[in-house]
Amino acid sequence: MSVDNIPKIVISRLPVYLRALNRMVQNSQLVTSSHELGKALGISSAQIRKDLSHFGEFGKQGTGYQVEFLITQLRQILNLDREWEVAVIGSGDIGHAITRYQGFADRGFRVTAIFDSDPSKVGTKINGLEVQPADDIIKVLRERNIQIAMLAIPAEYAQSATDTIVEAGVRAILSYAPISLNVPDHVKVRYIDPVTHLQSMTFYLSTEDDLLTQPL
Amino acid sequence: MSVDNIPKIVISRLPVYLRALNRMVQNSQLVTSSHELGKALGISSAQIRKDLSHFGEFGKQGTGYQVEFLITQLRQILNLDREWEVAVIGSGDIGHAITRYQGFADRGFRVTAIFDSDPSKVGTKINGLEVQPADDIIKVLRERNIQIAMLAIPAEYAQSATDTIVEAGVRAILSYAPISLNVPDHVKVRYIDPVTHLQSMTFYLSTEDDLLTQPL
DNA sequence: AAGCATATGTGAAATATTTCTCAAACTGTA
DNA sequence: TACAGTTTGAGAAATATTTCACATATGCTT
Repeated sequence: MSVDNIPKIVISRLPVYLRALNRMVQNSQLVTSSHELGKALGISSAQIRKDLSHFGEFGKQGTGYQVEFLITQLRQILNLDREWEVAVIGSGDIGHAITRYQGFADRGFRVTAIFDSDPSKVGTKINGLEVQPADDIIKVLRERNIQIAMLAIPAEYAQSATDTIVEAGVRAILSYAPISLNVPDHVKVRYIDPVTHLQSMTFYLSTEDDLLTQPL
Repeated sequence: MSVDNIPKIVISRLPVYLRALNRMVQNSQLVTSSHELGKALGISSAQIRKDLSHFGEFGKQGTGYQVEFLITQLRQILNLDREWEVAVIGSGDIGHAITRYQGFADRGFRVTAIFDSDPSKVGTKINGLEVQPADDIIKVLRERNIQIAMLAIPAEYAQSATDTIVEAGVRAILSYAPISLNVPDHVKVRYIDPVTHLQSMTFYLSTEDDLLTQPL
């Protein structure tokens, strides 16, 4: 059990564990084991135990883990024992879908600002939230001390928007723009690009359907 | 240069390289190097060379890589020298945004079917595509030999919908539902859950803003 | 044509990550 | 209380992945 220098890949799995544990709570399950959790997630039980061991001892030999307790611990580790305000940059289809997405609320996040540079979009409401002009990004983010933003704009504007929000104090960016962003060291970035995911699967999809298109 | 047993993590990086290379083409850049590409992506040049070396020798010493040529090669490796039809399951906000997303067309994919179980949605058109009833999933996917699906429905329906599309012959699933899916070995799954990404970043966001809320 | 600068591809070395294994601890049962 | 069945946590071993380092090849300049 070390305290810092936790491998990044370990951190990335904790939210997945948390998601599965929350599901168990919904099903009124009180206790689980690394074996059961691993089976549900397609991960080895040893890996789950090893991951958790970086942060402390949360289980009990012979019994396993109290689901509620482990959830509490994971939320604490991930700094989720508070609510994070999130800004959405861009009110197109993706920004729209994100802003209306109901899956944030009970998992630690709330979209509390949305911006667009298109004057015809400014002032419209999405999910009760008024779209604000892009020119106000710095002012609003600083005022409200918003540190997380989701980028939902075309690739060609993504870098300059990133520079803006970083200047405004944002330290975590989830980008839907299909481009690698340049940020200072203190800023974390994650990417969501459905196409790269699809492309990493087609590699394994040998084109066996050639068989179907052959002449009789 | 081996041929099979390519590490999965290598495959997952190829689409990212491809994305950056396409960007270079747009900027009329003819040649690049592992060093330049790496810098653009925040990856070491050695890693890029090693990754590519699994598949052949695509560069020239002293010069680097012809951008167009490398793109052609990567597309071939990833089975992207064809167009893949994709089905969208669910026509809510996410399914809607995916179906209208313009980023698929020039990267190897086309959404050609969308389904919903809500009768009030069936028959409506999204991006010129008519929403079909969920009951027709198996029939339509089999008829058209569609092998890739994107899941955009609530978690509670995700597993049963997965069983259905797998039965219909789908071999690659990109799921937006926040739940781990159970699939047979021959089916690949990737997940997009914005919340897990956000949660993996909040870990690094020490709550220094406590300083700001302290009494004067 | 020679010399310099650049850049690949690749074994070897260094790191990182996962899996194995098992002592120790807990529960339930007789 | 003793015993059987579970399950954790963690050191050791096994794998996987990344980085290093360099021979070799190319282009450019003089």
